[in-house]
Amino acid sequence: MEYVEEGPYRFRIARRGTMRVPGLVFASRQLLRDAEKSLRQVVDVATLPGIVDASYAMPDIHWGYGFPIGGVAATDVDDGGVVSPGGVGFDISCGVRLLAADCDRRTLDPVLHSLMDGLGHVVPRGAGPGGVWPVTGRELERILRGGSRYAVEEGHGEERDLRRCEDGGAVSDADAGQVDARARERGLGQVGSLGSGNHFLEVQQVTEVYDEPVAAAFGLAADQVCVMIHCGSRGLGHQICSDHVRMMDKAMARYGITVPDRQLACAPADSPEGRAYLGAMAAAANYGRANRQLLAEAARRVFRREAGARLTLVYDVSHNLAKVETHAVDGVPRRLCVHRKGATRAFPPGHPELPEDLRSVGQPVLIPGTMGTASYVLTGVPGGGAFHSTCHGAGRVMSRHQAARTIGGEQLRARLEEDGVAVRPLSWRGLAEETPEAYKDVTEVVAASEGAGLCRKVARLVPLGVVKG
DNA sequence: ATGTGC
Repeated sequence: MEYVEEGPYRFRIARRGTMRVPGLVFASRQLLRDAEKSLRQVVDVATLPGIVDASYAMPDIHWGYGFPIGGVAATDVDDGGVVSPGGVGFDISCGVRLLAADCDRRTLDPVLHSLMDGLGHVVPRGAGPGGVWPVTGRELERILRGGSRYAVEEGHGEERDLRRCEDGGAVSDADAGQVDARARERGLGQVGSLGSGNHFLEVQQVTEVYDEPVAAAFGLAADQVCVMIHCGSRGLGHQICSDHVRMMDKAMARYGITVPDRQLACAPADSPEGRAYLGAMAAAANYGRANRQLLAEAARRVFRREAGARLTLVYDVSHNLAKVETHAVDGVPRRLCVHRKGATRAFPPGHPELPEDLRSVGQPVLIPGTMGTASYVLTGVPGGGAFHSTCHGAGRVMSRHQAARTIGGEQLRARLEEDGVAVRPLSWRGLAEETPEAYKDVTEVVAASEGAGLCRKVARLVPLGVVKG
């Protein structure tokens, strides 16, 4: 793929052929090694009807279903712009929640192992069914509409939690009626579960603070213990994505839309198919949020019991979502359907949607790294490109199969324990697939994101204990 | 990511 370096950490793929906009990739040359397949996807996305500005990619770009993971694309809703399930991904509303404990690492040390045992015991995880508790159809309905708000209303959390959640914990335009029987069936038995793959619950320690005042506003300080939860909407979101890809694949011809890859199946955002997907997607987003709220409550109970510590929510933000947002295009405000797939919203200071206590510092951006390295907390910056978006994680470089061939799960656990990371895996195979070597260097990804002017570093966290599917 | 692969 041909591209030109037009600024620091900024590469442009010129518009040509059926591309409606150029490609704009924020990365370093090093991060773009072996990115040929995903850059092809950046070009494919640039052909979508109604796309504005550019087909963007974040520094953690890698190959995904149709759209690259690490891709951001916005379409003009009032000018035939499309919505595409592939632009969100199978794990709708996959995201991260960070909680800060009122203790530091030294206080936790003597109880770390019993704490990890406790967390390992209460966190449902792995493929297939299994949640914190089974819910009825009526409760599921409320989860799909209410997200984290439902959980808090039921006593699983505090009102303050909702102020520290993207959208106050619930996407308002959820249409539970668009979530069909099969998706509901899968969702019923997985409420409050972690899942598998790269999802995790980690106990972490803040090792570095890059910006004291912002960290303080977020509730973070050096040496502080934190809990990071990374999970999504499980089988429910997966079912919704599959169903709507199929429906849009059939509907495209009727709208006269052709795409270079069937996996880019889409429909006008303002069409029956587009609205149906957006409504179902928002319901799945609420499911993912309720999921993280319930897991946070489980962690709170264990922390209280084992360490006498309290967990305060720093923030909860998704990195797989499409949202209708208003942004200026060529100086004119437009309603855009912003697809972020493996990309995190990063509102700058002063943004009206931020809660009052974060208004002056910007939105916390939560970047999960790998079990053996680090995770980061960033913040949005003024003038951040790509519709206020930044990276979402380290980004895979090895396939799951390849990763599992380089190391055994038991061997990896021994290595991590030696490095002071307590591990509570469900399966050895699952653990091996997530070996840190399978990922890009998250520090490099974060440096590129900051260097490209998408965000600013606030704190670095390292794992003390990992609960995995 | 996923009751993991048409």
